[in-house]
Amino acid sequence: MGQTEGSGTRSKGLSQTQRAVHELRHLILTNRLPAGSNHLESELAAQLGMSRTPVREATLVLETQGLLKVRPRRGVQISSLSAKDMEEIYQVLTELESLAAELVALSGPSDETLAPLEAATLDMEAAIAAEDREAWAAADERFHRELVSLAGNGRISAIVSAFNDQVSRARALTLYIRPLPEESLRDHRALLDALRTGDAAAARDVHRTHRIKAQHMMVDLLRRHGFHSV
Amino acid sequence: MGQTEGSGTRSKGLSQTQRAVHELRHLILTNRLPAGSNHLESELAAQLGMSRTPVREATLVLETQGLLKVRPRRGVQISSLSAKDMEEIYQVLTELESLAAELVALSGPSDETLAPLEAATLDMEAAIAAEDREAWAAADERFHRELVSLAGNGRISAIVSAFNDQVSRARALTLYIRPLPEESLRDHRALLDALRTGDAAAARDVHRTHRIKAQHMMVDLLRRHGFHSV
DNA sequence: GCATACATTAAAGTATGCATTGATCTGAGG
DNA sequence: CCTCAGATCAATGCATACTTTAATGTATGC
Repeated sequence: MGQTEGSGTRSKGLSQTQRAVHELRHLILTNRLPAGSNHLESELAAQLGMSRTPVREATLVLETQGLLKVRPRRGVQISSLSAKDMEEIYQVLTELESLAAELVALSGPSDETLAPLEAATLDMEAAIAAEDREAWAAADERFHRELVSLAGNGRISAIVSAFNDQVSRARALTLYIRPLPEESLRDHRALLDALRTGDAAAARDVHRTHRIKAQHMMVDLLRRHGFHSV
Repeated sequence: MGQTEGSGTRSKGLSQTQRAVHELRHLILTNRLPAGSNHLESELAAQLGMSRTPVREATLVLETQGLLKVRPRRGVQISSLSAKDMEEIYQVLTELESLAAELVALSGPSDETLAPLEAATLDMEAAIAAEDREAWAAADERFHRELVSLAGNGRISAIVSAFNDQVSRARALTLYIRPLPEESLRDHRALLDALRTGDAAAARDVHRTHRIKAQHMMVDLLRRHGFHSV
């Protein structure tokens, strides 16, 4: 199993360490390094076509982001999420995204500023009509990312992004189990209204409720289906 | 190549990398590596009596925690906080600690569970009476850390801890400029009451307000005194 | 006199080899 | 048959040597 590179060797100015971070993250998010699996530094290095050093550095970074754990002598272990982990992460996501919604509302956004959110909402609508869950998930993610980004707090963006990475596999797993997210669409509409009118308290509250629903659904699904490594 | 261990060789089971993380963090927090200063990997390595490898690994970790930035060819630069950074960080701290307060209230804590918070509050009281600001700061930090820890969400603890590290120097700087924190003491009492009675909404709100006050004070002080690198 | 291209060099980035360490296996004793 | 001590060995931790790269200084041409 050699260079699973695909696209040839374009070094593109990225350092090997950065490449390792990105590729490993990608491999994890796409489940090609499945949750719970163990991998030696040297294996990963061979797989990525580099020496152990940049791989080591990458694993340290990814460990701080919660995607894996470095366990001396047992290889790096890809993180798996228990229902408890899920709950912890969603609590933080709920909180920080609600804050983001509040901040956006407080900033008195123009219609132009809100355009990406509108667009994402329209896409979600279309996706639901077409019962295209993948498309819905993509639009939903765009909506949330854009919302957080509009809040203008880089720290929030960084944390939310890292945590979303951690739960992305679980989302993918549950995407076809859960009901079509029509309610979610209504929530987004309500949030948009609150943002437009600059109603910060409502924005926060709507989004908070929205997120808490998602959180309960995810945790319940995981518990119910007995997923222990997601 | 010998162990150029300045302070005696107590390896204590820690890896060099971990030692580097801890020592560098300590050097930064105590301002011996001042905000804004630049340092070559090799200098730091020499200073810590180890090779560049563990130092590199440590800087990568500390970078993800926001304590420094690795700038190729220009050395690692110790982070300095602008008022904007301060605001971003405090927004997150406010949000997550308030959530923590809510969670603790929801858990219906026993008096025994709350004992550490009580103790910290008493210490703060004594410190204020004695006008001992250092002691007050220490007790205050204990209170906040314990509160977050009681919430039982490891992710919150990790984020709050990392962010507190980032603002600790600024806190130290302003400790003697700001008014004696008597109001802060009242806030803590109110929070304790809410926790005892299990009033989650009140707990969240009291702490949120408490934190927002602190945030404004810090940001104002920094702006007013024109600190640009803290 | 200024700008630009080239040389120089020092620091980061990477690979590799060696030392350390802890997991696992084996064998002896209970 | 089970437990535990010690040996074995492989993976990591760390250092070091080498490569690449970009900043700086110099010289040349305009």
